[in-house]
Amino acid sequence: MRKRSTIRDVAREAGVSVAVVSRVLNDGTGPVAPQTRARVVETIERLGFQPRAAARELQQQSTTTIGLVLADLANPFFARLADRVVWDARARGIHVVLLTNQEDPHLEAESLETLVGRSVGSIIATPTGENVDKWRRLITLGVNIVFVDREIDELPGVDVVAINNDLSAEAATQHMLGLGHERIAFISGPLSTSTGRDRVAGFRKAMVAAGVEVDEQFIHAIPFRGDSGGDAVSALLALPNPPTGIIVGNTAQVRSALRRVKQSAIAVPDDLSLIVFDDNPWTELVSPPLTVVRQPIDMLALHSVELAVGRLKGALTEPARHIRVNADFVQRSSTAPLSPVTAD
Amino acid sequence: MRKRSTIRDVAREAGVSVAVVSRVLNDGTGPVAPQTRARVVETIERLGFQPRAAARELQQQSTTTIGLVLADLANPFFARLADRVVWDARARGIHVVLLTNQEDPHLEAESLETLVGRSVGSIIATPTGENVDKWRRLITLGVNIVFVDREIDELPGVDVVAINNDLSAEAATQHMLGLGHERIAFISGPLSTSTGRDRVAGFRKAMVAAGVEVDEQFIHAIPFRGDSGGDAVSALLALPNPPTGIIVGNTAQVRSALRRVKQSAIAVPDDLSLIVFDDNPWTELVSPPLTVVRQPIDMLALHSVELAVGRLKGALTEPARHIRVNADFVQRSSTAPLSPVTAD
DNA sequence: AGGTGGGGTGGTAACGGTTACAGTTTTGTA
DNA sequence: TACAAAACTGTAACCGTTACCACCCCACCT
Repeated sequence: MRKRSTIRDVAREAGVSVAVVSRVLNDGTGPVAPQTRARVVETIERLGFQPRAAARELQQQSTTTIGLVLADLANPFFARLADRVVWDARARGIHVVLLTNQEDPHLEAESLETLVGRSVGSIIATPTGENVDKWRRLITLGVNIVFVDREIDELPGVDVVAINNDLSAEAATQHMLGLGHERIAFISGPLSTSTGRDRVAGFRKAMVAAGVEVDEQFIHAIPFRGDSGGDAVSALLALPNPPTGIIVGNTAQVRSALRRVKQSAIAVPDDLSLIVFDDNPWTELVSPPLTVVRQPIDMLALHSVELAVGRLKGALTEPARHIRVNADFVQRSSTAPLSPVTAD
Repeated sequence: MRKRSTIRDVAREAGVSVAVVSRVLNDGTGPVAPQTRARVVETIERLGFQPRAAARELQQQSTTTIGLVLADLANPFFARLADRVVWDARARGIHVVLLTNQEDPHLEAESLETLVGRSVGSIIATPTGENVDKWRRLITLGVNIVFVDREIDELPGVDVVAINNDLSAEAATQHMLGLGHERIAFISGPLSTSTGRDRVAGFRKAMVAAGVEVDEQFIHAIPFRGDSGGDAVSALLALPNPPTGIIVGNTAQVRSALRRVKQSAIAVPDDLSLIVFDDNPWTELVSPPLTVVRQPIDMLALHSVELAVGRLKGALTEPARHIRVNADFVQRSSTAPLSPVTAD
């Protein structure tokens, strides 16, 4: 509990000036005699001196911290994303302040306020879709924003890293169509999010291209939180002419939806084909193993950190970039050709 | 990209001194006339002024940041723990700097170094078990340490929040024994971690109490990373006289172990009963739904944050506390009475 | 009327590290 | 030996905020 030693303590102990210690600390900022350097290093070690980030930050206006604002770490997708972001950031000597918005715009706004106070140089976030003015204010303050997974269209000057949501949904739909399904349902996230909109658009596009009419009752845009996935499934299965295939494009609701399917008497894939976004540790462990759209989380994280840190360090000055990575379609056993019986 | 406004800008604009602005900012630190306060607040709003945490931190030696050093966010247990910690911390106005040690002592040491630099007031961590000297140094520096989930025995002065690992393992083993199993295998984490040691101890205790001999071949203490869970399962099943029940006490290896069981021809629970640590979103979705030891993650997070923040704010001065919470035993369908056939 | 107390406000020295600039020593060469 | 250049060191101001103390003014009391 003793007082922490400062750079001045080190200087005194080592019998040099603070300038020398500083130069030892920040290698390359000035000449230091090898012998002196050794003595200083030894003293630093002995005193357990550690420069205080706050003081450094205050002086040189820059920071080695980025903010990460994700929806919800209980969702494995975001958890793994966070894992990779923290990892990639560390490799670049950057710390990550983590905040979650729990899909709540109010909490999101609060998070942004606190991040301004922490004067982070960059923020990587999955925006709720609201708070456009708050984001805009951050931009004018010179904070670099990287949206990952989702985006906000009205916001220029923001880097975006995401998968091709429309193409992914289209591919999943085409796979269903290719198996002979025509009564296909799509469960997406809220249409206030870009992922929700884009995936539904991709779904429609594939259906139209195949000349299959879209039953509007088959499209459910539901919240990320709560048990809405299960409710959507129940609603779909209760229909007089229920779908023979369901695509769950709402990552957070996959579990809820799947649980409800299992509770029903419907057999997968015999009576119902299922495709879900996104690949989880457990999608191949359930019965049957799920056909999924797998997001390349490593790539999403890597690009996000590269943009965030690149702009932080001033290495990147070009206008905002939109990076699209392709998702993989992984076929397992939850999809099957339309059975003659169900095909009526 | 314009210059950020400082407290002096606000003071000048509002026609008051910086001291007054500071008092408005930190309510309760001194008298301010209502009218003046209103003018200052308005100016702050208009200028979009946000006090810089770095300057504040430098001045008052204290900080509103805690460090969270978890093993690995790809593990749902830690991910959900992080989610709750971030949530509970926010409710107390505290930010969380997240770092992962990936079960690597070297990375852990590095994390601790950087946290000293960020002068966090408290650290919540799942220690690898190494770096005892580093932890000790942090303690002498006055940093409050809270170990969650695991602990290090040699380290006094550290708060610990964990489940009763020995009792949990004992209960799980008793359940197996109660079903008639005697050839029970236990897969734990490394014995360098307290969780590994305690769970194995609980297992042994239950076995001894039941008068059943422990086959040392049936105990596998394996690393958290890699595919060692699967390998342990394979090794167990390849034994001339394989176990009829397996308890997986290594949270990180549950998936790997389960996948290997599914790949084999062994039927669960008919030919093999299975209990795993810990409850996941997916444990009830696999076939059969898994019997699990469920850790009360909310409680672990809440107590950890309470200790970390309490000591940070000086509200808590009593000696280090060891908080034990009880885990729930959740019986599902992966355990069954020993079948007469297998019982030989 | 002259104190007195306290609400309201202003000035300023820290906090700890960086850095420009000035100062000092060492080295090299004629 | 002298002198210049190179190599190194010391000092002090600065970053933005808060804590502390000094000050003013006015209401209230005696």
